[in-house]
Amino acid sequence: MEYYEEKDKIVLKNQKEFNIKQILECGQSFRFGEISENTFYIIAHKRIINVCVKEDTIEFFPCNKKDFEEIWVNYFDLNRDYGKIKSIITKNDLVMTNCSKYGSGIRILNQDKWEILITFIISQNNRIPMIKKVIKNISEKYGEYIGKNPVDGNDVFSFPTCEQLKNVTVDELLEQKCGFRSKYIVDAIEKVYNKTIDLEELKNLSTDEVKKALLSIKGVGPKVSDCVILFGFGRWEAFPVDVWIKRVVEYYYFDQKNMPIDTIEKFGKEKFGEYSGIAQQYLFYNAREEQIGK
DNA sequence: TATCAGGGTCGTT
DNA sequence: AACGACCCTGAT
Repeated sequence: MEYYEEKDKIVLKNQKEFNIKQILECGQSFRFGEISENTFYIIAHKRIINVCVKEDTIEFFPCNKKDFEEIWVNYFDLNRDYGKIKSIITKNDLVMTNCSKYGSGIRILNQDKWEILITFIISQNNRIPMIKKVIKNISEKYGEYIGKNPVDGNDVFSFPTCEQLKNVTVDELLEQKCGFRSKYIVDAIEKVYNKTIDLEELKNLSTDEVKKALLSIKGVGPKVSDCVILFGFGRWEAFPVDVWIKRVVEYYYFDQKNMPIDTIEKFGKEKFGEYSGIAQQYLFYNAREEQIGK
């Protein structure tokens, strides 16, 4: 990796497989915004960071060398060779060849387990702009004030910890527009706060056991738990099947509709194995951008 | 102005 | 195993 520090800024040179727009719009994150055509802000790790793309460089601002190495290299998954992974999953697969070219700059972010859990509970039967708005509401109400984004001047709040949410009621969450998911969020807060589910301890268990634990939370079903396993636990053997994945797999691979979710999931996992998660992202991004199967 | 469905899941047949 | 309901809101 080739990078250097300027004042309040890290400049990354010649980074392969990194398209910030694709990374943020492939469905894994909701705490970001587009400031201009090539600048996005992201809120994570109790920080605001702006990513600006200029020809062959990517600038991270504000950011110093220490934060970059200790936080953002891992967050943006910069040590992984996505080119190599692509060459494996595209073998004898024209669909994946095309989809991975289409979203060639996608990377899977290493995000906070707790935030991902609540975020994807909120995501169910919901639209992306609404999901972003609800998360913003919750962060501004219960999170911590981080400061102003130097680029656009907006106030920024971190996503609240479980501790910060421990006394939140269903009625309060209804006010934040969580809707019928409010009771689910309260259940997740309870189980994580009293350590019925210890998100950090789950790390040591098998993926099946992690899934079983997550499914015990109200409002967490197969799709949400797979998203938590993929985006929060960084386990790429998960292949979350939402409406878009269902449509795109039916459209490109099976040429027929109304297939059971289980069949789609089994197909993805068997086909892509330990790379199911990234394959899912390439498919999702292509499906949603191109409105496949709608 | 009204109707509809959206990154699924739950509770009831 | 199948099916309607669900908070809310932007789109039609």
